[in-house]
Amino acid sequence: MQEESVIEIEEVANILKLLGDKTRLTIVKILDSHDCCVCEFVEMFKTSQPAISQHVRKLKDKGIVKESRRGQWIIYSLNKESEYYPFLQDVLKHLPDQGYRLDELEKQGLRISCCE
Amino acid sequence: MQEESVIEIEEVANILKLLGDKTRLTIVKILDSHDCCVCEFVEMFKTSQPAISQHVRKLKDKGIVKESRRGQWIIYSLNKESEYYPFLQDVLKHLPDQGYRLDELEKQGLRISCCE
DNA sequence: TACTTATATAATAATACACTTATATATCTA
DNA sequence: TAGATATATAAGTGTATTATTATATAAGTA
Repeated sequence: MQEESVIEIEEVANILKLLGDKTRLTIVKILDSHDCCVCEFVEMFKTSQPAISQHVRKLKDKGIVKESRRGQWIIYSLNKESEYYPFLQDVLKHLPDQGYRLDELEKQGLRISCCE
Repeated sequence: MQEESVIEIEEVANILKLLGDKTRLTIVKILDSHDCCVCEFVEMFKTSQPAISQHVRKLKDKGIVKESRRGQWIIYSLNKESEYYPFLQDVLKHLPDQGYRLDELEKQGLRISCCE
């Protein structure tokens, strides 16, 4: 009796490797409830902009996230059409909510115009 | 509304990194339905014995698998008492059954005395 | 006890990864 | 159009990871 979403084992390994990084995993968990732009992640993780760009690119290359431009900003969101989306949900449900990170940004006035 | 099994995000990242390797992921999937010894994995993966030993050691270090000695053999099995076990199940259910690997061993007469 | 089988550990080498710095591109604004 | 802001890409570097070879340990067997 198989689950609705069965993926080739090597592909799952690749997805897990991708998610097996604290920064990327947290990005994905956040995107599961709010779309965000790169500048917000840079603030949250206190890391460099290129580092974040490289992380989201890897996620985009696998089709896990998608981007859409809004003016200067590029808004990232989860790609709900991804074949991996059901799998992803089964992983993310085990993670504590990361909403506090956005709340902190808000408090610092850093949740700026780019995303509402 | 949270799932019964919520794990600290950094720990999940570490577990995912651990599972983000084709060999280890397949080992875990197989152990989900049958206990196995190292020699069987060596045959299945056509790799060296030390390579397999090092993989299972990593899984053991995280408490995902446990071992029990039976004569010369060390039988590995999933540790159902692990705090990660429910999480693991949610990952494994997306993987295709690996029973054919054991069937192949059987056919080759390599599923020897160590495990029944 | 000597030999064999099963497994673990250590050292090493090749590769992959994630970060940094520097630079390029794209959009917005004065 | 010039400058500012947001993001991407490229190159380089240090670290982590995985496999290999060699050796150690532990149990079974003649």
